[in-house]
Amino acid sequence: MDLLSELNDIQRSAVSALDGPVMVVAGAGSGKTRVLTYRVANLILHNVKPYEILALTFTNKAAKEMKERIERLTGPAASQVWAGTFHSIFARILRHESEHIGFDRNFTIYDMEDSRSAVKRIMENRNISLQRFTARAIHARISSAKNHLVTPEQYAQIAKDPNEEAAAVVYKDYVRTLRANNAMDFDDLLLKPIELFQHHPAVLEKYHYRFRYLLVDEYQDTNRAQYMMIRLLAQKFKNVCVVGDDAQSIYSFRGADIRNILDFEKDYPGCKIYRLEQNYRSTKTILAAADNIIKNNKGQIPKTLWTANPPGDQITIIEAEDDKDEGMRIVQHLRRECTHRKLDLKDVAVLYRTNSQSRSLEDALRRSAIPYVIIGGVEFYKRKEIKDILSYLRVVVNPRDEESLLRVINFPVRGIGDTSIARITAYEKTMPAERRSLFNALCDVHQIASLNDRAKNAVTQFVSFITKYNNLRAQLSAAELTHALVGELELLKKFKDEATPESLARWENLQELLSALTEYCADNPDGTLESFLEEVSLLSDADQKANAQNAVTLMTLHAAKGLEFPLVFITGAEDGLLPLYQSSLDPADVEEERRLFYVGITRAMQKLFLTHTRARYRNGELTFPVISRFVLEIDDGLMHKESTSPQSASSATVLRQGGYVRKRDIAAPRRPAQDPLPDYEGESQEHQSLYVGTYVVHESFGRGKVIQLAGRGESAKAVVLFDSVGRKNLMLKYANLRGA
DNA sequence: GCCTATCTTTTTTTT
DNA sequence: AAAGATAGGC
Repeated sequence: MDLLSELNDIQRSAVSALDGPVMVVAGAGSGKTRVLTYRVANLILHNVKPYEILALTFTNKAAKEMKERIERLTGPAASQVWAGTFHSIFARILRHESEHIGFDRNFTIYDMEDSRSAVKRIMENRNISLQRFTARAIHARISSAKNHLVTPEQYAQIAKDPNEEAAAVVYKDYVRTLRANNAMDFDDLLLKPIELFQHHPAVLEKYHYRFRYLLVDEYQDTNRAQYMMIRLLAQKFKNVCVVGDDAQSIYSFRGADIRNILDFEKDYPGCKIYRLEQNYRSTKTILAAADNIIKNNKGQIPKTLWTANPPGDQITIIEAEDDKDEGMRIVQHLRRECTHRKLDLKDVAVLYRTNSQSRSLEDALRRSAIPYVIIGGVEFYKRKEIKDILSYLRVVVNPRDEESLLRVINFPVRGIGDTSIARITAYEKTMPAERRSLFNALCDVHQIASLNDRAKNAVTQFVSFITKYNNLRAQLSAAELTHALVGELELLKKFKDEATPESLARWENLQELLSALTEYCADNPDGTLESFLEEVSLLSDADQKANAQNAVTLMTLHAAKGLEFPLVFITGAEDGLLPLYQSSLDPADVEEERRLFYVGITRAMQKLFLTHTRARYRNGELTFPVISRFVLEIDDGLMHKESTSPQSASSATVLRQGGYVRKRDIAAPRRPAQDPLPDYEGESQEHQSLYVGTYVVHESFGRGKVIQLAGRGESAKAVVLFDSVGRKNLMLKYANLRGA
C-alpha cells in the first residue's frame, strides 16, 4: 500500500524514521494525529509486531480513534496495539504486577473527591485546623509533590512555611492510609510504576521488550512522572517518538512541565526533529489572529505556521449586555451561519473558560430548541446517587477501601451514625496491626462493648450484605450483581416514591447506570466488576459518548484540545475570565492563559466568534468585566465588531486607544483601577466614597482597610481587613462604616 | 440518631 | 449560585 503518498514531505519523513528517538513539533492543525497513526501503521508494515507498540494519548477516546484509523490502514492486527492514556495503561500494568509493590490486584482507584476526603479525615485525626488549611489546598500540595516525584520524606525536609509543614505531616499519613485501604489515587498510577521499574529491574526489562516502540501524543502536557516513565521504558531501545506543541501547553497547573519538550534533544542525543508548520485546518484570518496572540509569549520554540487555505471571513467580536444576552446572540449567529455555510449543528462548538459559564448558554439553547451536548461539567459518574452505588461496588470488590465504606455504611440510613462510627474506629485502633481495618472491625462488632444493640444489629446486617455480594462475584456478571444489589437496597423504589423532580432525576440516572453496566457486559464478555470500576474511574471529560445526535457541542477550552470545528464561539473573552482573575497576577500564569486562548482560536476552521459581556454574574455577584486583553492583541484588520444591540446604544464602552470600534462620541474616561461601586442607576449613593484601599472605622472592630467591594444597592458588601480582628465580610447596609 | 433551616464559604482548568 | 458547615428541634 502506498501509505506515504498521502503525506507532505515533512510528515513523510517523520513517519519513515522508524528507529531511534524522534520529536515532532506539530503546530495546531498540522496533521499530527495523521503522523501518529501513519507512523504506527508504517511500523506494522515494516514487520514490527502490533503488540510491541505502545501509543500514549491524552484521552481514551483519542486512543480508540487512533486504533480504528490504524486498523483501516493495516487490517485487524492493529487491535493488538497498546493504545491508551498513561493512567489506563499503567493501571493495567499495576494490576498485573501488583504483588511486586505490596498491593492487592483489586485495588481501588481514588478520584479527587475520595482523595480529598481522605486528606480531610487525616487532618481531623491529626487535629490540623481545617480553618487555617483547607483539605483542598493540602491535597493540591501533596498531588503536586507526587507529580514532581517528591517523596513524603523529601517534602518534610524542604517544607518551609506552616502550610508546607502541615502538608508534609498529612502527606506521610496519606500515603500510609491509601496503602492500608488498598487504594491508589490518580498520581499513584504514574508514581507506582516508576517505583516498580526502579526497584525491579527484571520487570522493567520485561517491558522494554514488551514495548519496543513508544509513541507519546501531547508531549507538552506531560509531567515529571510521565517524563520519567518514558525515559525508563525507552532506555533500552530508544525507539521513542513524541509529538507536541509547546504553544498548546495548558496543563501546568497539574504538573505538566514544558521542559520535557524543550529538553528532548538533550535527553535523547542524536534524536531527529521534525517541524510540522503547514496548517490544514483554519483560514488565513484565523491563523493570523492566533499568531498575533501567541507571539506575545516569551520562550516559545520559534515556528511559523502557514496555510494554503483561503483568507476566509473576519473574526466577529460580539459585545453582549450580559450573560443572558450573550447566549441569545450566539443562538442568533449560530442559526445564520449554519444556514449560510450549510453547516450542521455538530459542526459548531461553544467554548468557555469555566464550567459555570455553561448555564446561561444552555438556557439560551434550550429556549431556542437547539439540541446541544455538554462535554464534562458535573460528570455522570460523579453524581451522588451514582457514586453511592459505585462505592458499594468498590467495597464489595475491595472491603479495605475505607473511603467508600464510610460513604455507604449509613446509606440508605440504617442507624449507624457518627457516634457509632467513632466507637467502631476506637475499637479498630486496638486491633492487631495485621488485620486492622475498618471492615474487619465491623466484622468484630460483637466485641465492641460501647455499641448499643440497635447499632450492633445494623452493622451485622451491613456486613452480611457486603459479604454476600462479595461471594456472588464469582457467579454473577457485573451487570447482574449490580442489578441485584440495587434491587435489594430498594433505591429505585425510594426515588420513585419521593416523586420530587430531583428524585425522579436520580431514578433516571440510576437506570442509566444499570444500562451502562448491561452494555459494558455485552461489549466485554469477560469484563469483571473490577475492570468496569477501573474504566469508569479513568474516564476523562473528553471521553464522553460520541456526539451521536446532531447537536451543538459545549465545553471548556481545556476539553477542546485536539478537536476542530468549522464554526467556533469563544465566550467570556473578558479580563477576569480570560485570563482568569486568579491567573492574572503571575506573568507565567498569564502566558498559560494566553496559550489556552490560542488553543481555543485554533479549533476553528471557517469562522470564529469571540463574545464578551458588559455585565456578568459570577458566584452570585454581578461583575462588570472589560474585554480580554488577548482580544486586543489581534490586528484590527482581522476582526470586526458586531453592532451593539439597540438597548445598549448609550453604553460607554471601554476601549484601548485606536481600538477596533470607536463610538463616535464616547469620552468614557477609563475608569480607575480602584473602582468605586458601579453606580448605573444612581443607587448606593450613600457609599459613593468607599474605594478599595481606603481606611474605614467600624463601631466594634475599629480601623480597617477595604480590600474588596462587591454588589450594589441593598446587597452591597465589602471585605475589610481590620487591624484588630483581621478579615471580615460586611454588608454595607448594616456595617455602618465611617471614613477614617 | 436524624432531619431541617440557616449561616458561611467558595471563586479554575482535570487524569 | 451552589455547596458545605453548623445548630437546634424532634
